[in-house]
Amino acid sequence: MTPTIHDVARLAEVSIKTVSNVMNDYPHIRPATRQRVLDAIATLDYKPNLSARGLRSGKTGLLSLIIPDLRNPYFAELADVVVRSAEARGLSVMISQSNGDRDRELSLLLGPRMQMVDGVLFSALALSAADSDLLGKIRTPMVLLGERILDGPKDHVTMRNVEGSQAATEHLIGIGRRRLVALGSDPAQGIGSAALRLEGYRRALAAAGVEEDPDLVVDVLGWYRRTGADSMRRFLEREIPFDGVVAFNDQIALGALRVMQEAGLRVPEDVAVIGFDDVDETAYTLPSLSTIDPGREEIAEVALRYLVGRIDGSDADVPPRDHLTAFRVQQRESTATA
Amino acid sequence: MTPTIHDVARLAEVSIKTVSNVMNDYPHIRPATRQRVLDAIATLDYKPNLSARGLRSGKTGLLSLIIPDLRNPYFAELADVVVRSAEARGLSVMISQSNGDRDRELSLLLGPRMQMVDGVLFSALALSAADSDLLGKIRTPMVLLGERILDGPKDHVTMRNVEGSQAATEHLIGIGRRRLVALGSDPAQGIGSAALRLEGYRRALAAAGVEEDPDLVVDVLGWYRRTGADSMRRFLEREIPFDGVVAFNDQIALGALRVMQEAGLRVPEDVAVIGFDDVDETAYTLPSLSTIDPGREEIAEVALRYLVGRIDGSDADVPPRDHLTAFRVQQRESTATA
DNA sequence: GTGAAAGCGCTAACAC
DNA sequence: GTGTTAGCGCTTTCAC
Repeated sequence: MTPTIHDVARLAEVSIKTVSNVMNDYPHIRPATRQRVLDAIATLDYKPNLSARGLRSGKTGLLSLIIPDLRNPYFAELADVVVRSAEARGLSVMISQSNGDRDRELSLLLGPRMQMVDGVLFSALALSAADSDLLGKIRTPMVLLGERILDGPKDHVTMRNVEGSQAATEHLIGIGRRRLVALGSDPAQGIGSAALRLEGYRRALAAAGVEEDPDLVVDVLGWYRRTGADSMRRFLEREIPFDGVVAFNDQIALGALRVMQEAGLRVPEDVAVIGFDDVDETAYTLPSLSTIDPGREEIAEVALRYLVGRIDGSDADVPPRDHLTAFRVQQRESTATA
Repeated sequence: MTPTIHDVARLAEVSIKTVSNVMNDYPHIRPATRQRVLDAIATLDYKPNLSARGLRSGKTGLLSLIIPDLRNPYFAELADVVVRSAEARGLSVMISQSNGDRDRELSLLLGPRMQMVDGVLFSALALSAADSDLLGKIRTPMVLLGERILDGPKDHVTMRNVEGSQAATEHLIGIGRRRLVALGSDPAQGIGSAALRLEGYRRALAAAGVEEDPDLVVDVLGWYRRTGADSMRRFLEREIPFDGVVAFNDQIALGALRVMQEAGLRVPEDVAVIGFDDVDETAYTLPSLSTIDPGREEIAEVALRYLVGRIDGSDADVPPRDHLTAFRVQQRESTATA
């Protein structure tokens, strides 16, 4: 069967302790001994049993990433950077999908799989601040991603939603647009990205002295291409004049873009459009889509740093932290001027 | 600390064996006893230690999915269905990214993490049939995805590349196009999707009695939007007449679509375009993109069935299987007729 | 610098 | 129908 540490010890003619020492880079080993062990490991093609190591050490080297779903390019790209950052630290990532379903988020968070991971990155979509108590009880080190739960009992990393949305709106105002549709409001969501991004939109209007027109705030239930398209289609039927769109994510923007173009509107000449998230495809649509780059790398990097700090105990006594990443307005053709 | 099976046993006033029996649905337990145990589990909020279980049973309930990267929508959507299918079977999925790098594919396949999973779904991009020997030596149950390794030592699931590509090409011929660009050839790749899809293209031309024009076979090194756009840009400079494009994946098609439209070509009037993979976004571009639906659900479903069969030993003596999924031509606006 | 031995939490063979 | 007990392979305390 698969060789164990005993087989290695026997072949190298040392005790298992010595083998273990070699594997764990324990400093005080005679070079000759170390080499014998290394050779034995190589000849047997020995690989430590991670379950056994996990049982003994209490650490598995596995992290859990809980996201709504990978079909959404935002989360796929987030998962990509998380996996990369984790692998750079020698950690692996187990990915679970919640579908934004509350029961599923709960069962993932409370289920037996949690026993198997050293820590969790949790991007909540259904659980909210009201569930803080429950989250506080969870022992597994955890970092929250996204906007649902602020000032909670766990470390939290997200982008500056309000400021990002404000910058997006100001960008449109800056190129001379005044009738700006806020596309993506969702009253049902409560606290969350939608409310924050709407707030940013409002602040930008206020700062520029543009009066807000409630007709221009358009709901989108679920932030997909399809829902963005549907909402824009309905909005166009109302024939309300507008010259710019602040979409609350790129999917919405892309869906809306298509519908507007079908309707004969030229982007950016008639309507300037800006999205949110800077997913890869925004650079290749026609026109390419201006958007807010949320600093995904930074999100992943900081979240992992926080998580690792909790796992290895070096940040044990640190109170829950909140990190807001730097964002950037990524201008592309959909808001080009000349 | 976290409760163990002993704590549960003590509270329920039974032995740990009984607790274990309850947890593993062992049939012959008195209902009253079972209930006492269940209650104790609930009060203590006991969760079995999966490392211990894994050590003892040799099974972790974890699968490994190795793909090039999640930024590519095809793989993100594949990962989505794999995770879904696995979760439906009570299994979790660890996702690793190879970046299509040979060394990385090898180290993922041979590294210690393999010790932690019950099986692997491996979508090879760099390893090839020449590495069959090496793959044959790997003990962990494995199913290969994609075209790199056919008739190998492991179960294999993929789409019908030749037939799919042939159908795509025939679809364009069917709407009256004759000057068809094959966009995505890649001689460096050797055996792989590119060669198979080119073969399908050729078969369709031959079947329709259309003579192949080597000028219309266009290389694309790396199947991304950017490379698709670049290749199309260079192709347009050569001013070779054409009225259709068979792109070897959707990313290429999308990149090319953009470049052609910028150049003033109308799709589908001047040029009809069909892609490959049916990623979500193809339904929302302008025009929406006709494509080949590779049967992702079926790929995931069959691959998991094969893998589980190998893991639980029920298929132990079955020789390596090969499953080719059913595909479907998904017609959209980019190949609309009238 | 290296070895002996205990024990992490669980499952399953075996007893009763 | 339930209890006792022996490991699974590893890390680690403690000797030497």
